Amino acid sequence: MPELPEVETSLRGIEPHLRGRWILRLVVRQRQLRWPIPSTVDAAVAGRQIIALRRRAKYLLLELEHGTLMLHLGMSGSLRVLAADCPPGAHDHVDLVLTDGSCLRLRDPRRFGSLHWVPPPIQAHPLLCNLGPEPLSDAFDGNYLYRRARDRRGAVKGFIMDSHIVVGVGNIYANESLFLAGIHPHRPAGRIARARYIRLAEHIKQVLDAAIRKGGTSLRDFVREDGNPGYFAQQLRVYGRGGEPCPNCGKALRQQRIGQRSSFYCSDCQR
DNA sequence: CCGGACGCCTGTCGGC
DNA sequence: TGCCGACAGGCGTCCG
Repeated sequence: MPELPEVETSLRGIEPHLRGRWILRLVVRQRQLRWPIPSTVDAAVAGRQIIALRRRAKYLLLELEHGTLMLHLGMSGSLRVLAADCPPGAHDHVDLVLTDGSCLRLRDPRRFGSLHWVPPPIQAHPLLCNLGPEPLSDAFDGNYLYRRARDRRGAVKGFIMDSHIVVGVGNIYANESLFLAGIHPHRPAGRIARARYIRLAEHIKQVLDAAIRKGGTSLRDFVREDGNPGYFAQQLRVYGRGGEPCPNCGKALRQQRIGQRSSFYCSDCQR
């Protein structure tokens, strides 16, 4: 599930419940996630205060005084803030129990999520140190994309989904932004004009921002910290709409796999 | 370095 | 109704 807007929604939802609070203990029911959770994490966080919460790419960062708890939601992860005595379900793998009687609970049916304890400096962590810019930052724009696309022959869709190029753009928002920019997802990244990349970068920013304002996209698993879904699914123009009419021209939308992922596009409006 | 394929894991859905 | 394969929002790793 979670692309940048869903992770950002989770961050904004949990932040008021966690910032400044003290951790009683970490309860891990399932250690086998994307990477096994080392048991050393439990002792590292117990009794510590949560100073601040941040997001980098699709990672949620809970900053303590002496290091960072780094959390990824994978494909099916979601976070809720609940009373610590609320009975856990089958896929509720981790509770971060606070001293006020509440807990942050990670649910992740597919177990592609992860939890790391990272001593400072956080940016030196191997999973973070080679990432591209944040799409909503000033460091990301059409000129940057154009420059990075030189000599790249792979499809533009894979290019904008590559976290070394830009972070946070997953399959849903890649499809949506390419449609909005009128670019065919299969076009080689190196064969797109600068002006079209400027348009694409603007649409990536706009669609991510719009999705954040709607609380993200809920297709299956994703819920916000209070258990409610996000409402951006209703605004999706092409994702999941193979065979339906193009919102621009009415021609049936195509569905095709590009790089192992389903792609949706209009073969007339996207070139 | 680049690009494509694979695998991690569970749940759901469509077809037979 | 049951079984089986395909597919699902991510991403590190391996291989050519």
